[in-house]
Amino acid sequence: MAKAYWLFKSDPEDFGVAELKKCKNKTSLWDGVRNYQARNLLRDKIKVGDGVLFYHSQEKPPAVVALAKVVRAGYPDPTQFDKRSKYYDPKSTHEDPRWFVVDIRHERDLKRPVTLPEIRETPGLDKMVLVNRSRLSVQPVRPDEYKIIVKMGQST
DNA sequence: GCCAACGTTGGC
DNA sequence: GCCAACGTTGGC
Repeated sequence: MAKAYWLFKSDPEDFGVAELKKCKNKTSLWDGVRNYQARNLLRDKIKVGDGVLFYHSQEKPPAVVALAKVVRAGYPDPTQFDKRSKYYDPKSTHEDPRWFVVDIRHERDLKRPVTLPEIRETPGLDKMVLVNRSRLSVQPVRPDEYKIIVKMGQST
């Protein structure tokens, strides 16, 4: 199957690119997603080798800042079973886990951030989920959209 | 910090 | 199964 692309949103106050790079092998599980649409993507659609646009929300301006790669496909989110975690979900069971994660590895930072206002103005990117359904925290990206953003992030 | 958009919950 | 109330996200 052809490689697919995704956009993962993070709040850099909480867990941004800097934190991902500090992880062992620059790899971390992507935990805490508690939205069913995003869950379905993590569980069913996102595969090893897929490309990830790493996006910082809550920034001025919000922007795609780095590229990452999926290194492990969907498995149950351990935080849902951890009573001390803010992501603990008492209704979830090991037999029938409700929430899923994937592992991603940091590949490289873009030479410059590609900002949301820019993305809105760029022909070919106006159909992105990011522009139209901004609250979805894990979302599909078309290959042509991915290429355009990577290219924008190359130029100074 | 505000608030619009939108997802979730729960009473009926 | 509807929908009002409520909580959260995220751009500005």
